[in-house]
Amino acid sequence: MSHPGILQALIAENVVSDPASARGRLLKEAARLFREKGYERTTVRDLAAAVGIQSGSLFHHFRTKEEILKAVMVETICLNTALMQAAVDAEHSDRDRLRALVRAELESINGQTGEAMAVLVFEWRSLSVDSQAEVLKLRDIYEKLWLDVLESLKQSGALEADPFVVRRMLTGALSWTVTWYKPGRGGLTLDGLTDETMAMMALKRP
Amino acid sequence: MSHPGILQALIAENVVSDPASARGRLLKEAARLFREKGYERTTVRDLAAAVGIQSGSLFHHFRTKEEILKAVMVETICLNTALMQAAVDAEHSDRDRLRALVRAELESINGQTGEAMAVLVFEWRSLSVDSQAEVLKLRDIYEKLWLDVLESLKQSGALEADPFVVRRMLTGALSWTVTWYKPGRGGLTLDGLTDETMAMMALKRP
DNA sequence: CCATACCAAGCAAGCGCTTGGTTTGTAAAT
DNA sequence: ATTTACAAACCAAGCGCTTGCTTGGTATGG
Repeated sequence: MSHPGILQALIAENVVSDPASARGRLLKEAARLFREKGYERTTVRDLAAAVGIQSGSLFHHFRTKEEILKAVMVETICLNTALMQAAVDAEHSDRDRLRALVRAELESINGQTGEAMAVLVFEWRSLSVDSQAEVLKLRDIYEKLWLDVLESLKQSGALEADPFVVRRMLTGALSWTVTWYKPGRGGLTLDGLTDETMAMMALKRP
Repeated sequence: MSHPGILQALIAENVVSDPASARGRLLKEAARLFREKGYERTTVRDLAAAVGIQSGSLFHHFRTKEEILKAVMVETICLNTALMQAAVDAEHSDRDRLRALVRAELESINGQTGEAMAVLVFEWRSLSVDSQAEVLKLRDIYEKLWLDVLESLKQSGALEADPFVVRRMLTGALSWTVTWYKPGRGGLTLDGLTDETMAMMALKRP
């Protein structure tokens, strides 16, 4: 993990559930199952069995099944926004900031929180329209981090393409790694993958 | 459409269903619904209502609901392999072949067959393991078209990154356009999008 | 003493799919 | 030209099962 301190801080603020708590363990298992089988194919009985309780007991922690999906998404996006912010703040040039963002997103997708990130991307439609709107607001904060860096690169002439389009392309390319990238396979590390991504974007030297 | 003749030929060979036939119309509506609501959320009653028959009558055309999903995927991949092959064959340099592939895939995703293409990408998990293996074989043919061109570019020195990785990144980036790209919005055409994609890949001039 | 966390049982609704019978299109037989 | 034959396409009804969720009651810890 990159920043265990950030996770601890968010747990303390009650933004993210403690993985040791009943709620935290359930969300973790839910993310795993939702990614593995999809939200619809995962039954409340599956979820309950994964944490060793009866299916009815779930509804003391969450009012509906959809609320579980929403909680997975909200907590994931909050955690990752904090991680991205830290990644950006640690760098001093826009080029390095972009690299840090790419690297951090690859780590989110293919690391510990990968299951939850995949849920965020691939189970979007299963959220009610109301919940979608709610999560969308959080995602805008997340996306602004990217756009600020990309627009700055554009302004300095390092980037030719449209920042908005580039970010969308990156979203697709990076998210998709979850379907094929396995650490250690083919000798490709996350750093290597980051390098390939940056190389593909062909920033101009100032 | 780029090549109406190709579609006609495939219909004549019974590789793809005539959109005018009962089966063809059902598959078209199925693709629309599967994309809109997801496979699991789409009921056989939804499918039947979309073509104006009773739900039970569906099972005179397909043995199971999953067979419908599989048919959508198989026909889509067959049609698109033919379209891609034609796109490649029409060009005379590897750089132009790559551009033609990017352009053709963007057209598949965002054009007439876009709904079916989106199903192919986002409903993969809903296929049984057996069906997955079957469709995977067809997809390998499709992917070989890309890899041949990319490997040729690599050998000539025009491409620095790993062809396999580049193709995976492109798959993600191009597929993802289905979630945000709307023709005419922001003045961005499919050609413009193709240009941005090619620019992002930064091929070296020989 | 009481709130929190849980269980055992089950309900109403919706699901994929089956069944038995009717309509429809087509083409040979009269 | 009309009848007969027959398969394909479809309908009306519903079966058996699974689903998300509810209910009433019981442990447990502070």
